[in-house]
Amino acid sequence: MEQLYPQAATELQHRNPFELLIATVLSAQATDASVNKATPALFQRYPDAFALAQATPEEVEPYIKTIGLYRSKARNIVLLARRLVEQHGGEVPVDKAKLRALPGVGWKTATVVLGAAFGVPGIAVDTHLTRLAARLGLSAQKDPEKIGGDLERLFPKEKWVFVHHALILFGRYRCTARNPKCQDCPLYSDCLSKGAW
DNA sequence: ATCCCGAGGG
DNA sequence: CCCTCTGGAT
Repeated sequence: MEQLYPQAATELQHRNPFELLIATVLSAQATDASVNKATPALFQRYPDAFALAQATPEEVEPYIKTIGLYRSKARNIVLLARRLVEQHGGEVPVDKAKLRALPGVGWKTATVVLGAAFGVPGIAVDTHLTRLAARLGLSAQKDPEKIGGDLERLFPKEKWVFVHHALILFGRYRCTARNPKCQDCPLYSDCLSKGAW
């Protein structure tokens, strides 16, 4: 039987909100696996926001060399830590708007962190979900926040995490950007594109 | 060789 | 809206 989804989605493996936040920001343009690999040394050297806030981006760079975008990311996470110290007592705020206001934290990252660090359910919209929403006509706009809200309204809160994972995998491996596997697609009748990508 | 899990800036 | 950043996946 054909394997529907190649490798099981890896996950960020971190312990506290600070680590989760930093790891999530870092994972924007890298795989979870490479983030998990680079991160232990980083957090041993900079265990909390206070430690990281005192570092310079140049000092941090070596720790995340293997992660994409390391130059801007090194700067980003240092600025992020400084804002955490200055505005939130070194803690990660449990508030989507406050998270969203942090440098390097967009809507998707804020939603993921809230879920992973504090168990707050939410549907984090990435490019896969954006594409899926467009093809299924679930959301007229491309704004991730709008799409996330539409999706969340469509399903009961207890299902959000499941729905999120299912749709992400479906979008990534089946309803792909190019050459989507439309054969036997269970959503074909609801699709606005119908193979006309 | 080409594409891209996202954020910020133009 | 479009672009860039950049290592890694395909």
